[in-house]
Formats: sequence, structure tokens, C-alpha cells
Amino acid sequence: MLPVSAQKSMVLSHLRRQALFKPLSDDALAGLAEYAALKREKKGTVLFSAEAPNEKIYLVLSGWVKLFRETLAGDEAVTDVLSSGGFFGEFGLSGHDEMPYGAEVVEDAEIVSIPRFLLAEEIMRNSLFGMAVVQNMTRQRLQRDMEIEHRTVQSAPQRIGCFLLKFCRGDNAGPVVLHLPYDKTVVAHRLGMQPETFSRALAKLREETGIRVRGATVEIDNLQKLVDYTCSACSASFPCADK
Amino acid sequence: MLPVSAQKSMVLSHLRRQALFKPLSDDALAGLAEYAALKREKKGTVLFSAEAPNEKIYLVLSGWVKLFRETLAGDEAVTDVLSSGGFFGEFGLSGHDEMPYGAEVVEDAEIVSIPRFLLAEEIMRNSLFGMAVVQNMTRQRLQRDMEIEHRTVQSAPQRIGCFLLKFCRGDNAGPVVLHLPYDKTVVAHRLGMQPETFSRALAKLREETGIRVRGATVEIDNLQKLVDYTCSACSASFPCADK
DNA sequence: CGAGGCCTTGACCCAGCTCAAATAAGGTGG
DNA sequence: CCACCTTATTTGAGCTGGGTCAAGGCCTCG
Repeated sequence: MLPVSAQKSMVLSHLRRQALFKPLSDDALAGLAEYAALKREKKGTVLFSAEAPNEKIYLVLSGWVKLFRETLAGDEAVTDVLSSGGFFGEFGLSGHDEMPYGAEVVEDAEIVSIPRFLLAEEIMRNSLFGMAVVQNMTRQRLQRDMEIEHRTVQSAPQRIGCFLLKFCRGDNAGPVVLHLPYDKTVVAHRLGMQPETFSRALAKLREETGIRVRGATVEIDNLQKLVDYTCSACSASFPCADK
Repeated sequence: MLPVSAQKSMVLSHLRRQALFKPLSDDALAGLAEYAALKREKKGTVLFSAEAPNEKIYLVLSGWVKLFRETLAGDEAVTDVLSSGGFFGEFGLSGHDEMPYGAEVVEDAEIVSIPRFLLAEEIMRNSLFGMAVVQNMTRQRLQRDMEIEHRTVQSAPQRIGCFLLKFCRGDNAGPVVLHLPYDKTVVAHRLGMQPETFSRALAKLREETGIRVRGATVEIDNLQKLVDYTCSACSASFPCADK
């Protein structure tokens, strides 16, 4: 275990790297780091479940976390799956007292948590930061809109393609190698389909676009081909990334 | 046509009624009203299309407006359908220069538009207002999460039921009478289904829950029955409204 | 080496889509 | 007020993508 001071400074450097925190002064940032906690969590850990009190904002440094809602009938809808750089729990910033979803670690992760009241205070103090939070929320909402579109308009293989493309930078060219970060079942649910369908859809995508899949590793020789196949049904086309 | 001053004061009173603007001082509100424009728009009018410059925030006073995205293949995904009290164009607040969706009037409407820079300035000036904007965005995002869940988990008749319930206040009791506000085709797309499916699903919902439909009018005798049928597949149950 | 998890495959089913045709509901001009 | 034309809504018939259930295959870990 690292000494406390070293941990703090590590947290600090991670926070500094987040776009969301850019408008914060060094002092303000240090203040956050002071009360922030860094934890290592094992796969399977439930960080909180829906309706838990909403007291912290979380930032994923490494690993994977899924956000989900459970229906009365026991079905589960995965709203998002986050990796390095992903935020969750921001609902706390807007005065919600309950988490509207649950969060579970699906791949061993390092996670920083920050008491929500600290951030709420900072919003009041620093309107530039308030603006940054608005922008963050806005981006999130836009992504949800896209997600809704995808689920109505894209076929299962296309949704997988779209998911893969999110990990490709626009700097195309040459073959790309990706590591599917986690459990295929989780990916399947993230994309709103059953594991069986995921498996079949991936097979189809493979034969349709020439990508190669070995275990969790995906190799893309011809990015353009994947883009053509995937984005034809969508309102945005390839480097459709979140700017 | 009303004299200009009367129009301004009408706009002002509408703005004052919005939760979003509660934190604004009378002066600030008057400032907004000064530059706000109130227009009557005919069904079919396209207010703007995707990728248009993002210069205004809009507030619907009456009538109906749909927000949508179009895919390259010409399919259309309706992201939302707004009526009295609905906001759109808030993306402008976060520095996006292009509208990420189009907006079309689907039922004659009165709409107020406010230059976005005015609001952006106000966010910087008044952090309580910034907070209110964050809350608004948050609520929107949550609704999108719910929407994603609904589309994966609910059947077509249930989605219609859920849509109807949004117009019922929790103060249940007695029979409820609703006026389906617009074109059934629009409702169908809003719910992510084809018009034919909508028609059949509505028939099913009718026989399943005893509601009665005549043209655009819906009568609900037994609200509880509708709730039971509709919400069983969902993670939230009836007065699941946006608080 | 055996047990338990994933992932893939096969077989079958069904909700919702598509195409096509029949009705209903408005709206217009005479 | 009526005939006529246009646009919405319903209905029918058949298709299909993806879901469900069940049976292997494969890999990991004890």
C-alpha cells in the first residue's frame, strides 16, 4: 500500500487530467483531492444499488464498471459501461438524493470517489466550473439520444460494429488491434441484446467486414469496410466521437 | 396582433412560470423577455434541422413539437415530442455550435425563443441559475435512461400505456379523460414503433385494460388496471414522474 | 482430471416489420 | 349539403430479426 501522501498526489494528477475539472484552480483541485478516496475494487463488487443515498461522485481510473437498472420482473437494463475516464454519480450534483441506477464493477477497477457536497459547493463558487458540469451533462444526454437512435435503427451486427468503432481513433490507416475489455455478456447487455444474439451477430460482422476475433482480441484490417457496413444506418458517420 | 408591450408581458409571465427560471431575479427575467420572441407556428413548419447553427433556446407554450434525427438511409428517429412547458435547444448552453437534432412543429404551436448567449451570460453571473440548468439537464438525461430501458424491456402496448400515464397526475381516483394531442403516426415514432404496430398495440391495450379510445380522446375508467398492466415490466412504478 | 463458467450452435417461436388493400376522416369546390 | 380527393388509420397476410430453451464445446482453476 502506498503511503497516504503519495496516494493523494496520484489522485490529484488523475483529477487534473479530466476535462471536467479544467476550470478548477490548483487550490480547489487540491481541496478535492484531500477528501477524495482511491479504492481498488474486485470484479463483481456492487458499488451501490439503485435508490441508495447519493453521496459521492465517482471517477473510473482503470477497469470497467457497469451502470444498470433492474425492473420489478427482474430484468436488467444496462444503461452504460464505463472505463478509464468515465464519471458516474453526477446525479448527486443536481440534488437527487437517490441514485437512479446501480453500479457494479465488471472488471477489476481503480475508482476515485469524491463527496458530492464538495463539488456542489464548487459549482456555486466557480461559475466556469458550473458551465463545465453543464457541458458534461449535455454530452451525456446527447450520447443517450444517439443510443436510442442506434437501438431503433441499427441491426445487432451494426451495433457491435459501432461499439468497436468507439475504441478506434479517427487516425485510421493500418490495421487496428483492440482488446475487448470485458465479459462478452456485459457487452451484449450494454448493446441491448442477449448473449446468444451477440455471439451470432459478431460472427456475421466478422464475415461481413473481415475483422478477426480471437478471444477478447479484435483485429481490424480494413477500417473503412467496417465503417461502411456499420454507419450506413446511422445519422452520424464515423469519427462520430464525442467532441 | 397584440401590441408589442402586451406580448412582452405575456412572455414574461410564461417565463416566470418555468422551474428553470426560478432562480432569476425579476430584472434578469425582464432582460430575457426583452430579447425573447414569441411566434405562432403552423403544423409542418421546420424550426431548424440538424446541424443548423445553434443560436437559440426554445420554450413551447402550446401545441406540439417533435425533435428528431435522420439517418443517411432516410429513416427518422424521433427523440422526443414536446408540449406546453417543454424546452429544447439547450445544447446551445454548452457551447455546441450545431443543433444535434432537427425540430418540427407537429401541431400548431406558440413558441418562445431566447438568444442563447443571454442565457450563457446569466449562467456565468448567477450560479444558482447554473445549478438549475444542471438540474434540468440531469432530469433530461434520466428520462433518456428510462426511455432506453422502456424500449428494451416493455412491449408495444405497455409503451403506449406508459406514454398515456405521463399525462395522468398521481391524484388518481375517478375516470380520467385525455386528449391525445396529435397525429398518431408521430406518437408511434416517438415510441419507437411503426404506425401499424401502434394501431394494433392500442387495440390490445384497450381490451387488456378497459380504456376507451375515440379518435384522439382517451378515457380511462380504471387507472389502477392500466398501471398494473403497464408498469409490471418497468423499474419504476406509476407516479414515476419527473420530480 | 473434474467442475463450473463462459461462449457458441442448433431448433424453434414470436413480436413487430413490411407490403398491400380496405376503411375512415377531413377538406374543398360546386 | 354533396361528390370527390387526399391523408390518416385499421386490417390482413406473410416474413424475419432477435429472443428462448437446450445441448455441446472450451477454458480456467482447484
